[in-house]
Amino acid sequence: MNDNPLAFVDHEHAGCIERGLADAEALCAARSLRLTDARRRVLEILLQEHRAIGAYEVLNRLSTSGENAHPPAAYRALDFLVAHGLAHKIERLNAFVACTRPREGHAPAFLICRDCRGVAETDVSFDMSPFDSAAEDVGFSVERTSIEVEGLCRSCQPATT
Amino acid sequence: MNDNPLAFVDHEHAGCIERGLADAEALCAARSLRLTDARRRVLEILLQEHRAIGAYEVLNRLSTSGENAHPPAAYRALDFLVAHGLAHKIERLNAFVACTRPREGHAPAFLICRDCRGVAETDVSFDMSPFDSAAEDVGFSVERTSIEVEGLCRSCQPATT
DNA sequence: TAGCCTATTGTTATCACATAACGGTTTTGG
DNA sequence: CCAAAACCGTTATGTGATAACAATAGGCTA
Repeated sequence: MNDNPLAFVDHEHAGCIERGLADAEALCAARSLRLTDARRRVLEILLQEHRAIGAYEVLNRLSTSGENAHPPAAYRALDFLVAHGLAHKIERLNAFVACTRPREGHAPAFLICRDCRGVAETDVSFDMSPFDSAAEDVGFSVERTSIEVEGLCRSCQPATT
Repeated sequence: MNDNPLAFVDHEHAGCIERGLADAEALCAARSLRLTDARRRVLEILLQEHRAIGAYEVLNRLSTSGENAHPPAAYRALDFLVAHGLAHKIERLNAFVACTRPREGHAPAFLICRDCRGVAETDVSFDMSPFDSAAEDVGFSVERTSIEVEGLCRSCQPATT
């Protein structure tokens, strides 16, 4: 595993955290949702890294930063964040990642490094009509689609030299 | 949950089981793989239904059909089947389904009913080039892509009448 | 501002999914 | 036949997720 497990491209990461929290505040205000302490702290933990983090790792970080936490505390906060698009669950890893662009109804696709668990949310939204028609053919009503691409990020690839 | 949790289209299901087993035999013979009793029985269990089945449910069915089984027995067989394309793991459900068309290197996409856990493997393979280029841009090397579409199959949708 | 309803959190216990580790047995090929 | 490799049995444990119920906090209306 590489020493640089953060995002796949260099950037000033502090901005991501600030922006993520600000976006969350704004989104919750706009929708009359309550961004409680627990939820805010869990979001902050996820925002620390562009990496998938398991619920129990979240739990540990909650504990070290003060009170002793229990599984439902973490899961409830995570469920809230996922339900409102502030975070995503990476099914392949049974882990969670903060959303890099919280907005209404986007259907994200993820690049997932199998080594460092780094996760990049892609902009790409391609033509799903083949699916929709395949689904329609059998009377299947689509609700959610998840696209997860597993591989190795640049930092985790064996050196080419 | 509906009474008809099988595939999303009617068909003579016995053929699926026979064909699945025959395909597996052929594929293993061709690649000098050993389709042992355990593996064969697990595949047979998966083939019973076009539905995602958890490892422990597989385990139970193994047990009822004779000897008492333990987790590694099921997982080892499942790992083998998945590794060689005879079955797929549905990440969203942490469960497994027999492959309906075992052939080399197909990248399947699944329609998954969230009610009856029915799973249909789609033929559709659409243009992934936007992804590939997005991945290339950040030096990410793609290894596997999983596309899981969650929704309701016709039988599990609320009646329209 | 008291009272009520609802959303949220605390707490305990338990369920569900998955693998580590090690020893024994079968299969295969030389 | 023997050695190596693949496979399987067994025990224990690690990891992810939720059920159920009690306690509390926030927001609304009379």
